[in-house]
Amino acid sequence: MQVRLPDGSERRYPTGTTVLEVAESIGSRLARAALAAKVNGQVVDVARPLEEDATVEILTEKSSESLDVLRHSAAHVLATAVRRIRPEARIGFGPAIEDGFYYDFEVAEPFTPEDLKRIEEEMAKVAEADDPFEREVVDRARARELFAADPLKLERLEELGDGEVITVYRNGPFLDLCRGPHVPDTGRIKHFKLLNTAAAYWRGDSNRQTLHRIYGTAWHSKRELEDYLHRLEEAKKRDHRRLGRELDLFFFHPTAPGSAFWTHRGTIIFNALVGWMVEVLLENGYDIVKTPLLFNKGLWEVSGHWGKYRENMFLVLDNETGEHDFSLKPMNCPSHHLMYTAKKRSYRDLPIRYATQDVLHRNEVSGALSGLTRVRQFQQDDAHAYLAEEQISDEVGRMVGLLDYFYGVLGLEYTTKFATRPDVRIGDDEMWDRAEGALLAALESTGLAYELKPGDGAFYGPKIDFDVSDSIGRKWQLGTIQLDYANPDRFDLGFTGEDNREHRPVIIHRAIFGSFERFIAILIEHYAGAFPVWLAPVQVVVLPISDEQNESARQFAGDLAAVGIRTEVDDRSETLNYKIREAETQKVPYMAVIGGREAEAGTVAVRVRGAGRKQEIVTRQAFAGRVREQVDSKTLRVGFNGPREM
RNA sequence: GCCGGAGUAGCUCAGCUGGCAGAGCAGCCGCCUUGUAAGCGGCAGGUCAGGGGUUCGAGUCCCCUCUCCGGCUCCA
Repeated sequence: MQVRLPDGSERRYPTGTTVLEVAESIGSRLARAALAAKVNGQVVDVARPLEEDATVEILTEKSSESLDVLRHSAAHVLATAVRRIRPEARIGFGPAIEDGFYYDFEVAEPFTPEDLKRIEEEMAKVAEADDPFEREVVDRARARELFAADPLKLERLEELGDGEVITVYRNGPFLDLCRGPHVPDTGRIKHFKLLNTAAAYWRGDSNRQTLHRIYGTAWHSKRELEDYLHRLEEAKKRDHRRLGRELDLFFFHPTAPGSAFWTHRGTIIFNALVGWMVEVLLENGYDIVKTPLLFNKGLWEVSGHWGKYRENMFLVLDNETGEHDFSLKPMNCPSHHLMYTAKKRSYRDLPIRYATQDVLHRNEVSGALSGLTRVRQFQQDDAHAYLAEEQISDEVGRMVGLLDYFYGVLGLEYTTKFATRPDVRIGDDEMWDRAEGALLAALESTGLAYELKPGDGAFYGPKIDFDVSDSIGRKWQLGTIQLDYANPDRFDLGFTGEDNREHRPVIIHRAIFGSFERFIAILIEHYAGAFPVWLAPVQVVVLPISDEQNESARQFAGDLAAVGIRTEVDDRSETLNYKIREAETQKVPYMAVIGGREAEAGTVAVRVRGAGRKQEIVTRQAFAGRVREQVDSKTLRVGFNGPREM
């Protein structure tokens, strides 16, 4: 049989030659490094015999696919170790996931941190044993026998269709119903760590039994493992909940679960973002509007929320009727639609664009709440454009430009996804053809690369989603542009066309930040609390070296405040070192030091956040001018001369 | 909502098998007058999340509630 290799060369082997033997024939080093292989595009074990002509790629540490294989094998090693310590544990699923793996166990007693340590030690022994992972094809009857004591595996087994090949994998004492593939032997699992335990429902179904999940991570090298653990540490340090407290930006109180208290400093950031957005939207033809927070059920009946979404709404008692007929709004769309219908609209008015930062409430289940990223009260940067169908492409192009501008100023990179018609949907195919065509044309005209997500659109129309990456590589879905053909009907929206006839507009829902709360959480973590000057709650702290300079310092601070620079004076009777340490930990962009010499000369010694001992003596006026300029231009970098670390 | 873990001073955390509630930092008061990441000394600060129970005695053991954390589910 013929084997084609990635370099294009072809070799002949007898039928039944294994991938490993192919690797050996190329080089012993390759054979030793082989973790898995890709045969005709499918990832398989290296021990797999080749039955016919094939394209073969040997997967070593260098390929990303081999990492998934390694991690899945690590999950088996984990299960092997758990079985040694808790022989009665029944096994669920144990897949590779992003950055690691997990395995679910049905056990009477949950795992403790001490258990985790022991299990980890046991895993090292399993790895040391260097048992091969052996694949075996079995028939259903044999599989039932093998897993007679593992009801979860039996359940999975019964789901496999008759045509499917049933495989089991064995490593030493451990046997698992598993499709594979695996690395050649347990000895390949060298660099791993168990991270935490958590409960999980069997099959993700809250009506089924609770399993206990162990999460771990595994890598090809010690270096990669350490880097990953370091990244976790870094993420912890950047955690917005921690920085929110340390930088005094916001807090939560048990009396208002899921709703943040914004302190003065946090509110400055919040308002700066809102103000910036309003300013830019006004320049871009949006109407900035406010609508009521509380509505009676009439609105929700029209919008359809009363039927499907009521559980998630905060209902309010009407004293006159004694009924909970009112609700805090969970979204802005319906009230914007009402605003649209409040007047007769002409084609000349379109597009009409409403933007709102109103407060919304959603009654999230208590277990879902988490810091600022999952809250019950929040403000979306919500906008709806009402337009004629032929305007879609142009309008979407503008919106994409707007998103690009906002993310760009903040230094956020993003990728886009184009989601098309789902199986369950409204409207006929012709409508979807037009909608998807217009949206795609707009997206393509921007020149952005995008990922196609067939079937991922909303039931009422296709959409474009924006995933933003933060400075430590995590992705967040933020922006969205969604076409909506359902609500114009529901709310009976119309406009008079050039032909003097009534037409239906199309709605585009659009958000850039998502919610301000969640977005600020992302920004805090992205900047690690070190905000660009224009967003920093305190932009300059003036530090007199001794009490002698307090007067001079206060005067300077007053001058800065007069040109709109947020300034504080630290005139406590402390050493300069003390004051600098505090300003650095508070991430204040500029420290303006005033000692005897500066007071005398009317200058200031500027220390830049994070730049260490370097200082620059400048005139006070020049300093004010430069800071002002950085605020106005929303400069990301702090410091004045040349490239310098933030 | 469900499963598991946690809640001790403003913050970070000690407090063993039940026996008088502690430290560092922050705060306040004093001294020091300070030149680029913590000067020195003192003082004050607690319904041990809340409620109930067991016990001669509960921060510690049991039950209920609240909140937070990690997941599941859901989602902006």
